[in-house]
Amino acid sequence: VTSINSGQVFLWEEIGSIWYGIYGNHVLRLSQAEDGPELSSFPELEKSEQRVFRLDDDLSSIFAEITRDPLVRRLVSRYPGLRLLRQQPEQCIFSFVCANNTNISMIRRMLRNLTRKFGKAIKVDGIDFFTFPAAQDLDSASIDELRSCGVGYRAKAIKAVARSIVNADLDLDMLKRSSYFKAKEELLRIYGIGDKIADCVLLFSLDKLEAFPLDIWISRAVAKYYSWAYDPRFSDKLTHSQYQVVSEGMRNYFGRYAGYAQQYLYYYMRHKAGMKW
DNA sequence: GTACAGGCAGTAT
DNA sequence: ATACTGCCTGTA
Repeated sequence: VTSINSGQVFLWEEIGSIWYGIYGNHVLRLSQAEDGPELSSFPELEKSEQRVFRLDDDLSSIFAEITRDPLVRRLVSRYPGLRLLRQQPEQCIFSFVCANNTNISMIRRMLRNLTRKFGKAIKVDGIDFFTFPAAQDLDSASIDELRSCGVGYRAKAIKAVARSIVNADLDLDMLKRSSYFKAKEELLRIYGIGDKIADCVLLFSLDKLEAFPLDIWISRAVAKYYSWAYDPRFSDKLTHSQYQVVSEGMRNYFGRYAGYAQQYLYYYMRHKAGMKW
């Protein structure tokens, strides 16, 4: 492991030669020991390596399926260390609510501000970190307190999500056991959660590896390299019904691990555009 | 001052 | 179903 892609996980940072990341209530510490990478968590998190780095995924099956596509086959060999990480579900949904209509550095700023204002301080290696706030803490915050973290109009959606979690209208752990379609339907009921945010939460935290989030970068990639799945009348901003058509096309084409293919395409498009997260 | 980042809700047709 | 608008904020 040499780097963490902050386009996927926003609250990781490299200090010295050690990577630190926030996973809900926990601070993760990733260092390079002589005998390979070492992950520790504060406080202790059961099977953190397996959980966070998705060591339970059968990568040979996954690669066998997604590399049936020639472009993805090239990208898998070009970016040999690229992986999906598993995020803590609540942190993930609030993170992608903040990701609405803005860029990655702004998302990181919003999330850092939320952790400083509503999270708990934990010292690791003498450095102060802040854990991710609980839904309860965000629910009891006022809109103005949330807005003071720089989240702007997203404050209303943050409150809506927090409220749904606190009153058990939205049970993310239960959605882990639902089908992709059922879980997506549940997420779409919440104010501020649309197709793209729902698919990101499903892929990055709820183990729905067939989810294929279509953001603007991936839309362009599909229009360019998989144009048979992309009606030329569609712009790169898709309406709900257009999104359904295109994402279904991609899920059918790439199969049950379409989300892994999406990650390679996303990284490729950003890399090609010279973006540096 | 303006353009840009770029997903969702809301309204009109 | 599509077409269009407004939206916080910070940087270029």
